[in-house]
Amino acid sequence: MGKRPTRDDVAKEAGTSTAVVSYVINHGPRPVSPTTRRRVLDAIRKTGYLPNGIAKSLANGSSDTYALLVTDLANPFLAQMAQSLERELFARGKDLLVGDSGDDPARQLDLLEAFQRQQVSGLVWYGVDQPLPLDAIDAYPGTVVMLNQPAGQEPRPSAGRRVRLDVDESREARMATEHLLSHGRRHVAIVAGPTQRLNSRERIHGWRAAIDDAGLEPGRIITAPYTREGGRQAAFQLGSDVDAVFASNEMQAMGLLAGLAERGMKAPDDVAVAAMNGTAGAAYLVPSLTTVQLPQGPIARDIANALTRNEPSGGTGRTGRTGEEAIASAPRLVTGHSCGC
Amino acid sequence: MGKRPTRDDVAKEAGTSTAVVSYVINHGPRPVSPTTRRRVLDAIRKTGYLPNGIAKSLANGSSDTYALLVTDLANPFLAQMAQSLERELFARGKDLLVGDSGDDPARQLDLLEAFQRQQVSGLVWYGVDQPLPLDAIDAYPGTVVMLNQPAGQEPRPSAGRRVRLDVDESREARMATEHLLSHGRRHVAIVAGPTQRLNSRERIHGWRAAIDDAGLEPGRIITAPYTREGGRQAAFQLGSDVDAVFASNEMQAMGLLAGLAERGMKAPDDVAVAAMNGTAGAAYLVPSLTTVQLPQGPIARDIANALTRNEPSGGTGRTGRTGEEAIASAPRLVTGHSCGC
DNA sequence: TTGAAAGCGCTAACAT
DNA sequence: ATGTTAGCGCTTTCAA
Repeated sequence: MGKRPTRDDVAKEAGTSTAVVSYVINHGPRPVSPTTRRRVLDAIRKTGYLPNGIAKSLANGSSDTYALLVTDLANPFLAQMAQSLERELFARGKDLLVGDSGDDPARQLDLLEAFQRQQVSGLVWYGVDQPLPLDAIDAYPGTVVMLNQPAGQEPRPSAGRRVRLDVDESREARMATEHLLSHGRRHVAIVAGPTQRLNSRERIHGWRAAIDDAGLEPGRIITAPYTREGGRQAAFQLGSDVDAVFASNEMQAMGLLAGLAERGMKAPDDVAVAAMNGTAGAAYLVPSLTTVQLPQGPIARDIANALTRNEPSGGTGRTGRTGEEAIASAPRLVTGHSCGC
Repeated sequence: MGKRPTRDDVAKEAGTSTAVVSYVINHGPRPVSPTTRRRVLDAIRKTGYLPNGIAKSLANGSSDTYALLVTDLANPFLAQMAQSLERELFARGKDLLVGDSGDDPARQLDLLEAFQRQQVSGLVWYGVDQPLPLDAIDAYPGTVVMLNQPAGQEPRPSAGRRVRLDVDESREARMATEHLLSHGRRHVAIVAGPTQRLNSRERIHGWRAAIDDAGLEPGRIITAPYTREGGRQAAFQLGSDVDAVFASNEMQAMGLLAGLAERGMKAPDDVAVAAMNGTAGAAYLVPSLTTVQLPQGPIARDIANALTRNEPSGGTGRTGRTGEEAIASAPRLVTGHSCGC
């Protein structure tokens, strides 16, 4: 980093004190006469001065930087979240740091520590696994928005503000499954995530509830990683009686479609398919994939607002008894051809 | 950010000076006796001290933060790059900031400024358009790794180190096209990007060269945005004589396959398809997509090395006459079924 | 309305 | 081997 002009250079150039330069730049906290303001502004332009955000953060005791910590930055669902979040934060003059835990708990912990060192003011967290490492969350200072924290947890004392994205995994799975049933399908299997994961179990629960409500027998539960290859492998475990499959995420669904094609099975004719946590890309698969999607734009906006809103309580060890903050997310069904529509 | 323990607290706890604490933490620059070291380490553990990276950066005059500035974080190719880069930087104890220009030049400029304010030590840049805004690049202090800077540019004086990812767009397009021809296809069209873009023209050039070399007539050039929808629309502009299509990027190819399916055209039977800048997802399209891919892992490693390598020259206005730094990228053909393989 | 100066937490040159 | 202290660039209180 070369020698860049500092606030001192600007002050000198403008013939004022350094404090005044601050007042001008920050529009406060003290007023500055129009004349002086002009001189400062000119000096800034002349010197090509750019404030040093690092120094500012140190003096302020808080940074303009936030972080997104997820399990897989290349997962379309998460990549889209990164994109939306960056947009919103940038619009608010904030920066976004990213971390990819790669589903590794140790790595996740290291990233948390790294973010703390960098004094990030807030963290958006899609945790490695359910149940989440609550101790680490509790100890984390600053605001934490949890993307995959299950509802109905006991409020626990935490070192900072906690906000939960209110996702109902079970309901989303149910919506997708019900749609498959509405097409007259009777044997709906599920490609589930690893069963030790809570979100996986919740999705299974929703799938099952839809089938129970219809008075039908549940189809096979095929467990697979939340990956494309996991979905592909699952396709080869499908019995010939199955006429529909609910996939627990879009990547699995994508692999499933690929696997079905390999087996020479037609979707939706032989097997109808629907998934949850879909993205914009679902519409361009062959056949176009029916998914339940979350309104990422609004969600990202709410998250950014929550992050940058002045912390209501800065203290330590506060219990979130004040009606636990949550961000709403209204899932909607986006139909393609994979379901038979 | 709550009141966290500082180096002073640690020093007090350990009964030493603050300098010694620094020496221990940084393994230098002065030696510390084993006894004292232990006491400091214990004090650190006891207080739960975590160094303040912001303060460290200020004192050092350089940060451990780097930035990735791209046109579309949700583009699989770029998302994969973000992931790989984050991995490599994290392994080196560095942080990664992301910026999404959304193909907007003004936004790109704003992001550049924001990164400068944050004192990022290096920037990885996939620029909005060709030709790149060279003035902004030249003025950028610190190391800049350019992901889509064409080769053979005049060396220009710049404010920091400049590294170019050595991609030969033309060659990659040619590789994909030649592969289509090797399957006996004779009428190869191209879905090209916007023609005002240099990279688009280079890809057209490579496609054309392959066809010329084979002594054939070039097929239709269909211009479309670098998006899935662009590719889909292109499918509807294909004449019945076309027996193969080269798509200029993976998103276009994905849309193209979708569009072909909509039209009832079979790939690869009716039309063979191949693309460049493919990702791991290509293998799971239907049919699996043949692409030319760049070795993202090694590339990310080289970029991280370039970024974190001590700057050979910190000065201002240095011309890169010293054999312009470049990072190699060896494209390889990854075959799927879309080409007829 | 403006200026002087005390920090913010850390590094490292300079003393001891 | 360890301690003292002057910055790094900025914010903001306190004086003027």
